[in-house]
Amino acid sequence: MARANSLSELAQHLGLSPATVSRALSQHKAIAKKTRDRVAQAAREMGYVPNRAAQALASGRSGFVGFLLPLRGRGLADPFLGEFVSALTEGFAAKDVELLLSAVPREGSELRHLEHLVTSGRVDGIVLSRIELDDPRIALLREQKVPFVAHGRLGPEETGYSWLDTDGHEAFAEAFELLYDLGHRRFGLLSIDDPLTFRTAREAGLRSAFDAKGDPDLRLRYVSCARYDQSGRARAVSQMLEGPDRPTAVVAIADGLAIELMAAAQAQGLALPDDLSVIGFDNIPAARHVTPGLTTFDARIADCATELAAMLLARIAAPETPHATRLLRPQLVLRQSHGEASRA
Amino acid sequence: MARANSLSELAQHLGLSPATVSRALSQHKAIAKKTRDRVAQAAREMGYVPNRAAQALASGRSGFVGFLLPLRGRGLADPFLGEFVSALTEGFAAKDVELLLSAVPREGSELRHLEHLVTSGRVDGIVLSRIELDDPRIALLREQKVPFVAHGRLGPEETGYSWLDTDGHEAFAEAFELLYDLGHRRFGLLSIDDPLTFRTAREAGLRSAFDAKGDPDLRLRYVSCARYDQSGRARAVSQMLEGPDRPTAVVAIADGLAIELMAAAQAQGLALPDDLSVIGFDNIPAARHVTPGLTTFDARIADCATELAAMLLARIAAPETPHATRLLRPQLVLRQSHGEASRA
DNA sequence: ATCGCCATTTAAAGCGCTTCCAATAAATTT
DNA sequence: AAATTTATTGGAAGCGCTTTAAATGGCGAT
Repeated sequence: MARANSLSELAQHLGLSPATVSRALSQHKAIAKKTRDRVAQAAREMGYVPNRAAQALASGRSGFVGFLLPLRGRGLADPFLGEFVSALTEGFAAKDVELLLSAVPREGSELRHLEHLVTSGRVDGIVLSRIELDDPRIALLREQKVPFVAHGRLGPEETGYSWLDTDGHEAFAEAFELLYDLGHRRFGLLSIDDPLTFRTAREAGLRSAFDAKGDPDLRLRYVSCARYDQSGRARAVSQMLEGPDRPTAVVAIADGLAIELMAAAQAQGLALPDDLSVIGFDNIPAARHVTPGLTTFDARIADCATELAAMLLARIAAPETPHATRLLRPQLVLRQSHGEASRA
Repeated sequence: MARANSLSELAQHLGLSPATVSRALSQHKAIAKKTRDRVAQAAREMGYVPNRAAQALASGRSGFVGFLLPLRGRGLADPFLGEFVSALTEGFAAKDVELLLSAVPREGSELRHLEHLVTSGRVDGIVLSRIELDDPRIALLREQKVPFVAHGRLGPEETGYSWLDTDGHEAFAEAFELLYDLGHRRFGLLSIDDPLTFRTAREAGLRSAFDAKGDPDLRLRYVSCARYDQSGRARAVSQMLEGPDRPTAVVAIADGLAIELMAAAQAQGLALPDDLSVIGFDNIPAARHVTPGLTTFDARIADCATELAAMLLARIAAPETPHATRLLRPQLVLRQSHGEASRA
């Protein structure tokens, strides 16, 4: 059987108009069921595949969803990027939507790049991640009426957008309680400088649990550093371990920092977890492999991505629908990096 | 200044024809430099962004490049996927090309999916990975005259396509030599069943170095398992460690297996590397964090991806050009999981 | 028979760009 | 000064689809 390279060829072969064939292929109710089936079969037999550019141009929908990839240097890639995009891609595939990865040029403004991406019509929606405190991307997309979902959120008072987040506030409070119950009183909070909202949520979670105790013996050493600055991190880690009154329990904003802290502590002769308890966040693969195993929270990235995909598809299908929000409880993964406070 | 939402609006504003503006924007030499600059400035001022679907339809080029994402279960994602797609995305961005991630549905045939992807005109080229022995995808793309590059290659006699590979043959020979020189004579080769060419190359590399010694004392225990079968891997690992004549040095086809082997060995009381030397391949992040650190080969995934992107862009620009091939030498990363054969 | 209604189908107008071919004006040659 | 190039711009025809508005035909109701 001859191949059909366009709708009209297929239509001609069937003795139907292109309009009918187009509707039949998209299962339009106005077309008789019998005709729809006949068209579908002919399309299959003749290997007809619609041209996506033409569909996009005519319909105004591209069938793509965008995700901006910030480019950092080598080896600085998000350890969950693979899992995240995999799950996103899979989630979108259910509706025949594909994920477009767009690199934000190093020099250029991410905001301008995003605007370009959406006004060029390349994407029907956007997945945003690494939400910052006053994230201008959210304002932009809202204004342009582009469907989007945020992985993370703005401050608690800001609404009017769809987001999904892991409850870092709750998690860090839980970490504190766990360590407090093990007898720890001298705490450390190892964090980052960047104005990302996940950071503020986690810090606030620990601080509020800390304050709620009203325990005069409690101490908190707070140290932060730039996220992608190797030497800055090293400095922060050593500062955290300094002096005779160093913390006996440290909660780190992310596993990467936690692991560097563990290494530094062991290097200066501390035994883990006897001399120092450490709890991280994210449950990166390495957390399982370090010695002792790092107690941390599993952020369930794949679940987040799956849910984000579904949320975005829903928004694209019905843009005027009320916004959805989801707060996922991260799962505490108990390993061996935490223990009782030594009776020193 | 009013916004220009289409080429013709912009053209009208400039008192030029759409044809001229189109050419001016793409820096066509036939258009006077002065005009090109004038158009460029007006476009900037009026926030004009070309519609990609229209461009694609008219020109026949989508500006996208495809990468198929095979969907395995949770947690089975390739640990390098993030790094790989990041580097690809960055490589393509140089030419304003974007990466389209397309999920291969679990039930469907990858080949059919690929065909659909290319005939729908969504992509101008394809990055293929996980090349199998008689990979039908390469035949398909060659036949359809779609530009593509393969990460990995078919057998050595097959040519007529562009590929980039890491030299697993060389690497495994090097691993063997290293261990041989440390006194090891009872070797293990821990591999997978899948008909992927990287596996055969690595195995052949070790075997040829092994055979070249012509040493009658040499022993080789070969064990393989299905790649994504947890219990199968466990079985393979324990089989490798069985009996009094178990190998004193094992080379594993990939770090994941190597790490499982190390854990199993330690669980049955063996000291690493004194009782058992292990060398892996890939240098996954966990390799650094296990104890002892895993000696392995760094596959330089990001370098591969960068190069693959450049190769594919070149092919898209000049499809009739002779095929390029690159063999990257993986970098041996010496850690603590290998050592001298004990004098037992 | 006649009418109106419903279920189906179709004609035709784009969607916003690229590009072939032709046209014009300016520069050069003879 | 006419003839020929060369440089620059424009007309118009699509690219292959979707979608609005209208047409068609069969049917029961009147």
